Amino acid sequence: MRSEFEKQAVKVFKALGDPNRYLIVTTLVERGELSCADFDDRIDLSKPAMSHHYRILENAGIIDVRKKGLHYYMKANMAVLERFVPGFAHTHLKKK
Amino acid sequence: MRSEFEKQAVKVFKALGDPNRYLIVTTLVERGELSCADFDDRIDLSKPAMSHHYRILENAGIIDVRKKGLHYYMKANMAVLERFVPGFAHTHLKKK
DNA sequence: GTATTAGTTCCATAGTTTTGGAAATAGTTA
DNA sequence: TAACTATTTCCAAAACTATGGAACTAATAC
Repeated sequence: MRSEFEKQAVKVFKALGDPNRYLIVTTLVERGELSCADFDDRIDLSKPAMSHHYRILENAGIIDVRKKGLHYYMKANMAVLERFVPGFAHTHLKKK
Repeated sequence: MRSEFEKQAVKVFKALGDPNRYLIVTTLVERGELSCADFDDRIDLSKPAMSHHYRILENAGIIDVRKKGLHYYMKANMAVLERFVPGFAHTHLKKK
């Protein structure tokens, strides 16, 4: 009980269990790599709040963040996502 | 955005994103129908706390609760679980 | 170097979640 | 009916989470 797998599984579920984060992740899966600014017109939250959500997702291993110049680029980590929620992309994207 | 599917998906993820509830669900998937008392020696929480967690899981549609005599019996709702987390049983059970 | 831009960190606050004790409810048994 | 059992509901407290304003940091451009 309480293996590393289980601990991360709970983290992943908790990370996805917030409407804003769920939207961030599905958007990234759908559109590939995006910068913070790309979310400005998609999610109406302050920068600090967005930053907080990115960190939770990164911490759960669901997204990878890299900095290039002034921008931070986020992309979904499909390997992690699929390890804990197999078929995530197929199941949770708009196209249904 | 914010379809019924998405709303329930977030609810399901939130419900699974708590260590006690994750344990309740994996235990139910593994062992079938159980009563509250069957969790006494598996999860060290008060009855009110357990009751609260059952309700959240039931509310997310992940478990079904029925009363028979003095006991409440819980079982995992595999259809819902598999709809939002395909392969849950295969991915999240101890046998790995 | 100064200004600008993109995003973070720090801090405080409002809201939500988890939890247990006590009281209530409902079904069983005597 | 009274006593007993299993679990819930009610309530309050502690812990955690989400959020935004202000101040900060890093990269670029002039």
